Amino acid sequence: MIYRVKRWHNHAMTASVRPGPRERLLLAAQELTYTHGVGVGVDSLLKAADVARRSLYEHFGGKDGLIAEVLRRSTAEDVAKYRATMDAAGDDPRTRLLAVVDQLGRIAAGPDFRGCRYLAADLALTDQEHPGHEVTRAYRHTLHGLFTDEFTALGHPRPAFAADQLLILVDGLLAAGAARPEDRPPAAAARELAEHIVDAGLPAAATADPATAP
Amino acid sequence: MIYRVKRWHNHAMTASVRPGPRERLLLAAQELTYTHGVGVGVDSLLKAADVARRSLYEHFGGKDGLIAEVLRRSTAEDVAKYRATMDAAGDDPRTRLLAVVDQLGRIAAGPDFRGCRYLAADLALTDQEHPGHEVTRAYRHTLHGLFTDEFTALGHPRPAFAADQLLILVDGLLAAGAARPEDRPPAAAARELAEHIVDAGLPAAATADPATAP
DNA sequence: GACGCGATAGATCAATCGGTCTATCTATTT
DNA sequence: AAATAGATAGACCGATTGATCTATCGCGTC
Repeated sequence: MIYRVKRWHNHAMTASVRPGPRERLLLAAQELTYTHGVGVGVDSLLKAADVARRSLYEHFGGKDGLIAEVLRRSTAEDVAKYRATMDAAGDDPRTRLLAVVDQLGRIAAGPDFRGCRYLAADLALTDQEHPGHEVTRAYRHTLHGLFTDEFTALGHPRPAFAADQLLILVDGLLAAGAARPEDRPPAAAARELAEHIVDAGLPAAATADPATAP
Repeated sequence: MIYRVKRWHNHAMTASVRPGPRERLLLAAQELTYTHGVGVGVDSLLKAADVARRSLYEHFGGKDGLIAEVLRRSTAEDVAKYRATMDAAGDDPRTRLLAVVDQLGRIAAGPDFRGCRYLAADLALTDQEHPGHEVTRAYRHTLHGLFTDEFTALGHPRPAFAADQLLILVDGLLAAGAARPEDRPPAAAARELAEHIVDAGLPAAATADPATAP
């Protein structure tokens, strides 16, 4: 894959107007691939970004490269949001983890929530060799590490295992949000499940489960 | 040429002859929409089913109608599988529910597992007016009812709520399976989570959680 | 001012999209 | 045997797919 690195700092001084074509393309693709899926046409992307056709192939080598780059950027942004949510919740790992679940429940209940972008990409890109799959795997790995750190700080006997459970919970919550059961908001159910996952690792917990206790 | 009996208005009784075009189309579409997503081309479907182009529009009115019908049929089949799994597990609701999770964990770990067909359809069909969405909602509703019945038989204080949790768990498990974390099989994590969901409703449980107790 | 690079517009490409059409063939029904 | 309904093959439709091309334009740097 050949993609050229552009000197943005040159344009950065005059960037008060509007970003370059590469940036515009990324922004438009980030939105359109979420609302319309990764199957959006190149023409739609170019029109939405107001960018010449050639720029796409100059910067990303093709549609697949653009999609992969969109996923990469989204990964960085979303991981930062996870961190921000946890940091805003304080220092207690338990509070930090539950804050993530609550926040996701809020997002998934939003009117314009369209499901998890990474899972949607994995399911839509039926070609397993698509470069996007590697990005989504890295995303999940990062998220898993994020959770594992908190469980470790919590003193959880099996932090990686608990992170697995929390990841399943998150995926299920986002899936339920995407399915939009208009009468049954999944946030409450997910919240209680998350509490159990977290509390199962508390050493001094009064609700210790003998099956999972060390 | 292969001869065929014309009795196919009550199909599914004679298996030795090859099914009619409608049935062939459904079978081919069921497989292709799963492996290649609902975005498969009509030509691929027709070629795989060895069916004339016109038959598609005669029987289903178009691609959307075919997809919706495929989802309907899959729903019926999958719900039957859920029931069969539970019935094979005996009469104890606890055992029956855990058997479902175990079975799904096995399926999700299979080499040709490509994720939940219904969630994939919901995410891929970005047009919210697509007839497929109604089918997937009905599927989830049926599944939820299936779970609720078991939780009710279990004496769970909040059977619908527990069914919500189990549905989230199932979706998360299938999502994790679709993401294929090559080193971290999600079945074990899901299993323990399922045990908690189920046991939280056991009246005589020794591990009763005061936060969730009535 | 000349140069060069990045971006632009847009023609063009073969391929495919979903869908409609005519014509023919086959099998059953009357 | 004639009539009829179902299925087939395949041409055909306009639109769109992702991608490559030429040509021009804008702008900053020599």
